[in-house]
Amino acid sequence: MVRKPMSSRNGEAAAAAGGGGAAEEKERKGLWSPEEDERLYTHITHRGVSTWSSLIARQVIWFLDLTRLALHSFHCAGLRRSGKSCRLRWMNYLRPDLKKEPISDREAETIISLQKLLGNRWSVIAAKMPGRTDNEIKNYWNSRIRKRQSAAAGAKGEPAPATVMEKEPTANAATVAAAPEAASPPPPPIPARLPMFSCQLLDGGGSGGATATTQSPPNAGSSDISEVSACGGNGGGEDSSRDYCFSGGDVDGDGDMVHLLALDDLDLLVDVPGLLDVDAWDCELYRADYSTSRAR
DNA sequence: AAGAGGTACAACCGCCATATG
DNA sequence: TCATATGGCGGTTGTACCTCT
Repeated sequence: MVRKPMSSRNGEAAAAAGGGGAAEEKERKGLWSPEEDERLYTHITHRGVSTWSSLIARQVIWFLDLTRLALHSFHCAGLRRSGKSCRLRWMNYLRPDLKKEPISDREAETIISLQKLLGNRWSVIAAKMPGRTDNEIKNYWNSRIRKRQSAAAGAKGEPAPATVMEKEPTANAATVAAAPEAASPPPPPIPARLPMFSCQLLDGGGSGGATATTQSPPNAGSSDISEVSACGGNGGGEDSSRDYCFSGGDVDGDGDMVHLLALDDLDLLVDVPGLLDVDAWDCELYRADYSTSRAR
């Protein structure tokens, strides 16, 4: 599904152009190389520490939008990319909460019905489909659904059926068809590099370590705040292997540590009393191997 | 085996809305 | 209030990969 970044002609040319000389200051375009992804990730990692903390200190809720961190000083990261490009790369590819598996039959039906209801408001549709980007949905619609519907309409004079995925090759689709609800699809492949937060309550935090937990499964229909339970103490998050978006609590015995996987779920912190006591937390971004949920 | 055409997807473009100074 | 910068969105394009002949 996700085509690996490659050294396209465009990319190589751009890289060569950016390699030195007068072209050094030119903005790069084209596909992102793994090195650029790495730099963007590293930049977010390092800049995220101070920026995030300082924003928290100002009690600005918007700190939750990590995208802004990426945009702050991309030039300093050696990325001769526009802010827009960085944002797009982050939003459509690097964001850790993105689903990596192909769009399922069920999701396709959702797209069809929502498109019928909302029109081409892809961002609104994407907002109702956790883990999917507007770009992804838009591409999916344009490349598959619309063509099939128009073809079917042309052939039969009627709209194409909702099940338009006969070509979908994956076991995922088969699984969903066989047991739509009971199916427990394998965890989606998680990219090796995950920008994750680690927030540690300093000095025990005084309150014994408030945590917030949520157990949003990969295919949950919503990431609404209503699905979230916030609690005090160190009790939450023991089922970290199932925590798709958020693993809270002292899951690894390293103190009052909270691990966040999905940026959206940073919003949860707002609802936890005392959690935004900025002086109580030491936050950092770190790499993570999600298979263990605790890589450093 | 090789070339042509099709498909899927990443990324760019241009416009508009909002924020900031 | 105005000018500029930034962010968000939908439309479109470019191209790597796949399939067919």
